[in-house]
Amino acid sequence: MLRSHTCGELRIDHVGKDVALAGWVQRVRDKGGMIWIDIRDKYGITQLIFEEGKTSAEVLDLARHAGREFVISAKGEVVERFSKNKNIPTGEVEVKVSGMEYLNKSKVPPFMIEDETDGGEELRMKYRYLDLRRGVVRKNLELRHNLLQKTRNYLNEYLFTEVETPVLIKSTPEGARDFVVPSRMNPGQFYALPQSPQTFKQLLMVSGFDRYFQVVKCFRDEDLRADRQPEFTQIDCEMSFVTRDDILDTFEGLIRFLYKEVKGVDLDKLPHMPYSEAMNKYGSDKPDLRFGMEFQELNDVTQNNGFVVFDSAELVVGINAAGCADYTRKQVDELTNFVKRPQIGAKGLVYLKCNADGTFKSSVDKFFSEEDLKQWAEKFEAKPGDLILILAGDADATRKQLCELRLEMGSRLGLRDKNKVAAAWVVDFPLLEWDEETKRYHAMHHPFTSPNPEDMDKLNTDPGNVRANAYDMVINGVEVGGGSIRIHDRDVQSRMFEVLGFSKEEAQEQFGFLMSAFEYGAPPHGGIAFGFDRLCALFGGQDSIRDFIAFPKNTSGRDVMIDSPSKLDNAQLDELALKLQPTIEK
RNA sequence: GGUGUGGUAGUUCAGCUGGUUAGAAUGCCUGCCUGUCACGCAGGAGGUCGCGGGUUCGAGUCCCGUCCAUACCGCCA
Repeated sequence: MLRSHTCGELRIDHVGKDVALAGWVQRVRDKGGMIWIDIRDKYGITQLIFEEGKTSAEVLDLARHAGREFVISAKGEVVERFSKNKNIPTGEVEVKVSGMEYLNKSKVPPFMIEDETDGGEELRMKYRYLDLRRGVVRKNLELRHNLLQKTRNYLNEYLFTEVETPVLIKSTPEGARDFVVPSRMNPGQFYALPQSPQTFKQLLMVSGFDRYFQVVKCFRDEDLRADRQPEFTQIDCEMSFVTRDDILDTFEGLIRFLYKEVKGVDLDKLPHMPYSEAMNKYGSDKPDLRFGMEFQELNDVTQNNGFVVFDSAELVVGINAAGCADYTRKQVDELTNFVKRPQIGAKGLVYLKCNADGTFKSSVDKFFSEEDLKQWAEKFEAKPGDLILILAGDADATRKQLCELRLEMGSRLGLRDKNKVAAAWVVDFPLLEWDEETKRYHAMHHPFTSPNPEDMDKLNTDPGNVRANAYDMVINGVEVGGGSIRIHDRDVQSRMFEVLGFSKEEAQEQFGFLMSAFEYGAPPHGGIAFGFDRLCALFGGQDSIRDFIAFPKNTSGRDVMIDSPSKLDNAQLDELALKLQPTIEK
């Protein structure tokens, strides 16, 4: 028997028992006549004791030379400790070892296997199997497991059927770049890995499955971020015979269930915020609603005063950073530099300090009277002590810039508390987005999203102003899921492809199967997909999804542990009928 | 594709306006130590300062290029 107990379970009432433990050597403390070894497994740490004169010389020698991360098994009697350690659950006892063996030796690990490791990101990823021995990382994956089980329970309860859809599918030009897989049996032809199982789940609705879900890997060949991996997991769902609100209720229920079960938090009813409101008040379609600091538009009180920056601007808009009027010149300069960074791209920042004595001080005093400034402050209902920050310029760009500034101020003021939850539905997205580069409309969500029925007639006359029957769930400024009511009518779908600039032939070639299916009694349907990695990171209170994925890729899309992607040899290339460009080294 | 930050001992980092033999902590090795628990004490080993070029009497330090990592922008229906 290698072990009778885990390294986390021995307590004072085990005293006197003969036990066998197995695990990894966390630390050896060799005090000469006495040696302690902390033995670790996923359940905890237990102290082993070896004593000169009482332990055999052979076992003492093994103990003395055990290195970090050696795998050992030890047997002996559980004894009450002479000096106890209140900091660990097993701290009242130790095992007086009578026999021990190395099950496996270990090289000296390149970093400390502890919660607060000294290992840098790159090293941790190269030795991810060691990194995963650390409790903090393992707990993230256990949280993921827990969320997944609860999600399955909920959806199963609501009669969703889990169906697997193919991974080798067909490349389409819409949306993200596809990862492609060459077909040996069909030389010169390629599969694509799915960006999402979108069309398949719609076909399942046509097939009458009524409610479908899948925990599914999706693939997008785009640049990575802390919250974006080339392969990621979605909770993909679809329902038949539902309205938008049926879907919102069902999945608001799921999220509420998860928060209750996993975090013990009761979520408030999620507000429904129109896209236009989100953009106007927060400059973002995924606003962080843990704090207010809403935008106020100031065109009417700032323009036609001879200040050319405001007069020439399409939009003058600001936020009120409550209680920040005492910001120093240096702090305001920092904010100015923040918005002028190329990533944000504002030309400058105008401030208005509402002084404690009721006077005002702004960076544009020479253009505006005290009375003018007072009007601005009234717009924000600002109190003495508040600091108003104003940006001006092209409307869309300025909102985006102010959004960044708002988030920065939120962070500086500690308003983005990890323990707070502010969730909302953002609804009524535009159906289409004009793309200057290609001079055509793109689907903002995807081409299968149904227009808002009220706007259906505008699809021909004013496509840019058609609202979509689409929705995103936003929690703490993170887009955790999104979906839509789909088009289920062949003619509407066909019209949609036209608006998107597809020829009849292209639409037929790429999505003929879907439109054909719509001719055989497609029910009204809609659905949603949650970004499961992001949801896990959100529950775990972290911004990066990487530590919620067992084996993630770095920002260049590489797995540095297995060293992929990698080259193919010529025989393999030949078999796939592939030839590399001459500039690429073999 | 772009912008910023970083790359120095096994690891995490310091190293100023260029100047003798590149440091600290930790880890590792050796010795001592019978109640430690981040044990302690003494000693020791350990460096292509990412790579290439340039400026200079002299470069870890300045300049150019390049590679890698990372955050963000573009991109991500």
